Amino acid sequence: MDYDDLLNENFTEDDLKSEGYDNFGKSAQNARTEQTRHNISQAVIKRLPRYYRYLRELITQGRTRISSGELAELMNVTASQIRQDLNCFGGFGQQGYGYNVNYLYTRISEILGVGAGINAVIIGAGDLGRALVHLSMFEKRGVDIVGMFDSGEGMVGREVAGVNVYSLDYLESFCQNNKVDIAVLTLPKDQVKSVADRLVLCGVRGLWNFMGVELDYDRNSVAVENVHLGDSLMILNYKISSMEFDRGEDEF
Amino acid sequence: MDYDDLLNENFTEDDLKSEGYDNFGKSAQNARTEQTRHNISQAVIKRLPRYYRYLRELITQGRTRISSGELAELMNVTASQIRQDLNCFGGFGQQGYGYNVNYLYTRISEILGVGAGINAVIIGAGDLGRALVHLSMFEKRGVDIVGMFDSGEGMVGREVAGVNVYSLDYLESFCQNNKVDIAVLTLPKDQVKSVADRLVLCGVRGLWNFMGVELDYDRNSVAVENVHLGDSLMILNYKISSMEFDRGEDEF
DNA sequence: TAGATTGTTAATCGATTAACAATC
DNA sequence: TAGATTGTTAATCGATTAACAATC
Repeated sequence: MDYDDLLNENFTEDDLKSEGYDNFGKSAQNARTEQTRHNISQAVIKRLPRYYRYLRELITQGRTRISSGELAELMNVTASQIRQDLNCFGGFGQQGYGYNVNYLYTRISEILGVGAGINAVIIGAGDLGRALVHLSMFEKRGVDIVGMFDSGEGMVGREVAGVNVYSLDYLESFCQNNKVDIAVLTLPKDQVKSVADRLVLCGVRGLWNFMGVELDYDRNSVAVENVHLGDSLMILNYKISSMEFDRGEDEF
Repeated sequence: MDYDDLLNENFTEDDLKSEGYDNFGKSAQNARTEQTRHNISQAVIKRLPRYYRYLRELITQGRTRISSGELAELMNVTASQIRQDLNCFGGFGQQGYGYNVNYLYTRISEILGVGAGINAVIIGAGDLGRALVHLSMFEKRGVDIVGMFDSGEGMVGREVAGVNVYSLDYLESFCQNNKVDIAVLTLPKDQVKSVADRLVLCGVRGLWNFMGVELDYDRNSVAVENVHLGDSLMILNYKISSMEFDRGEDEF
């Protein structure tokens, strides 16, 4: 069993009982069900993937338990914040013990939908689309790429990292014959909105938008996550020029 | 003069005087200099690129003036927030008139370091690195890509979108002979930290990190901007699964 | 049991929004 | 001047941190 097997294994409460701790997530006071999910703030949600990463790392290091205090130090946040965040989803720890790393990792994986059998298509087989298919990101997060679509002649019919590239004309019929949950939008800016509309009509529930185009659909029927690379680059620029200000612009 | 020329043109206060408005940014009460930049909250900074994008769009549409109220409606935020945000950097508007679009765009461009002559290198000539060079993002934001570096045999010596790919061994000597402000990190995870250290020693002041590795340098000497694609994908997953909860999981 | 550490409430801090006087 | 709209202060809201009782 290699690391990836280890990490993909889901630990259950039974695994923990064998360690002599059988009360994880069972505090009488915090029997909060996931029905209350919609109350959870964006600030908390944005932090979850980082917890996920750190827990994954702890598992590869063989750690089995950790306190909010230790994790806080590791992650450079307050222990209070960690306990508050985790408690939004229910009591994952145990007084006097801390958190079981495997159990916590499994719970957070569930919350983040890892292993939920999500299927994705990539729209646009340009450089960015092809780069994304090659990254191990999707498989690591349990997302299956079931197809790529492109409008140009060049790529259609070819295969990228084991994924077939289809013509965009074929989009609707593909979606009828395959479960498609997510579409990754990497096609030219001016085509994004119309293709997004088509995808939504096809029943796609999540749009991962790389093109900096503002999309708005009803939040309760289509989830949109924007990756604004240009914005990120500008913020880096800003930070650099601020540093110069703080140093009294001694470089000029 | 095409759109890009128009957008790259910097408008000065003189341009505005010719329109009969000569008091932009000169309110007696808000003679805040940029020396106070370090006080500006992250929340405000993260919103600046979005203002930049909307203003750019307004210019291409030929708009010359806009009120905080109109811009607020367009951007789906409060007018109050817009006025607060802009006032962090000084008074950019005029009572009774609103904001001059070109003037505001120019000021925000300056704040974000567009046209500051920033040079960048891309470390890693894999799919992601090559995809990034091809995006027009850098040139649009006035960042010049002066070279790419790779450790493998395959790419070294070749050229991608007009940019030479050098061997990583050549990094230090390249940095001695060229002004390098930013390094884009797209190389394998396990090499990121050591190469980042080398870059910092070379005097690079900004790291644009795509590999999800946590880097920490003194905030006042090295700026780091992380693009966590995996985190973004997981948040999309989360949103989708939350929607199902809210709908009472009627899909299952 | 005593020590440790959570879950959770209360206090603080910061960010957003509302309101309005200043002024173009 | 009167109307419009900013810049800015004050009020509200939400998120973070501190504190501690519950409990393993």
